Amino acid sequence: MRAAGVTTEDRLVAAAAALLDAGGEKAVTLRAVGQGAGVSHNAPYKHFRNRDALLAAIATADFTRFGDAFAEIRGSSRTAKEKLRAILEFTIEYAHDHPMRYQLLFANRAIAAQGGVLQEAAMRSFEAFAAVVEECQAAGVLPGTPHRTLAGLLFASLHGLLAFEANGLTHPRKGFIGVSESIDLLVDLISRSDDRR
Amino acid sequence: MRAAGVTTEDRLVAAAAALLDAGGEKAVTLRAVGQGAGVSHNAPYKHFRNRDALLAAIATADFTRFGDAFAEIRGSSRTAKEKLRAILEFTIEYAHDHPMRYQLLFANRAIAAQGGVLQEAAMRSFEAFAAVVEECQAAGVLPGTPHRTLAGLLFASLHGLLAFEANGLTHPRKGFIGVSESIDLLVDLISRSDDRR
DNA sequence: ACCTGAACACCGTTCAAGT
DNA sequence: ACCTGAACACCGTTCAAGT
Repeated sequence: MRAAGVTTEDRLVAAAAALLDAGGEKAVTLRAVGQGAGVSHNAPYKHFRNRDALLAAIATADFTRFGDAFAEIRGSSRTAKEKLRAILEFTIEYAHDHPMRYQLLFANRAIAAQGGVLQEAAMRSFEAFAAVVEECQAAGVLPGTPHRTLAGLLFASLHGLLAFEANGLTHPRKGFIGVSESIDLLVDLISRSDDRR
Repeated sequence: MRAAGVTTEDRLVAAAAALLDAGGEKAVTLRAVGQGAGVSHNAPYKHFRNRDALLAAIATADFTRFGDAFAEIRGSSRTAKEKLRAILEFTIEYAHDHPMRYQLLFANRAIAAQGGVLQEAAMRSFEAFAAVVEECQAAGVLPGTPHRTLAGLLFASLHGLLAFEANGLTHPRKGFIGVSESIDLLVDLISRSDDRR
């Protein structure tokens, strides 16, 4: 027994996350995870159904962090538009600081398919974001499209920019001005469409 | 020797593409590719540096198809706005018909990093799309942002929608209305921002 | 020039045991 | 309840040969 309350399961997830950050998904081998957590290479099977379930545990933990951060921003005393920017910027920073983890959360078929707790955590983040979008609409900053649809569209656009950037599809010759500037431009173009009502 | 002009290299790429469509990237093992092409499991090494180079060959071929299709749409007698829709719709159809291949082209780090001919093919597609965006601006259908920047933003948004859909992040509870409808909505919201000048 | 078979160093996963 | 070591069926890649 090491630090109080730190279970073997916690150490397995932590070791897997460290390997993921350092070397991408393929670096997360059960043998390396076991070694990182100080157990044998198949001890993980006593805590997770398989490798995908272990990866999903990382994703679930991080989606929860997203949900917390988004909820805090939503409840802050900023203006609606500032909240929108804060959430988008938080996501961009996370993607830049932990590119492999971002990819695991938002660009991984097998992980999203794990369902359950993970879906709940992801939905909670989305709801906080959608609520901020609704605030923006009430403030006349965003047009009156159904707020969930608009929120999904904005977040998908942000993801597309981050994905293209990460995959090297944003050649300077393509007029790419950076993710943050691009999403600002998009919000700006959309904002003007309603003449602020 | 089989059909005239069909080289071993062609058969290797075709076999790899078939495996990719059928079972995703991990199904493309060099052993299965070799068997599919009627050669040994390491004959591919005489034609491609490694597995990633083989996958990149599929991507290059498909990017060329994209470039051809986009160029043909650009040169057609449609209106600017119809051309824009046709290109977006072509991409959506391709992504729906060949999800694994779409992922290989637009959501794969290792492949994009192969550079060279692939980058050229991708750039050619982009240029055709950007030219159509420019036509839309001249027609007052899209706002006067630098056309490459706007084209990149639109295509990235489309990719984000397709990626979220493929990864199951578009729960109905999130107000998702479909990729085609979502990108139409986005174009519509952006179009109105300039009051058609 | 193009291909093959054997071999190496890895994988995820399963299983029979151990405490 | 939790963990281990051996084993199985795979991988990508390399190498020494063969035609």
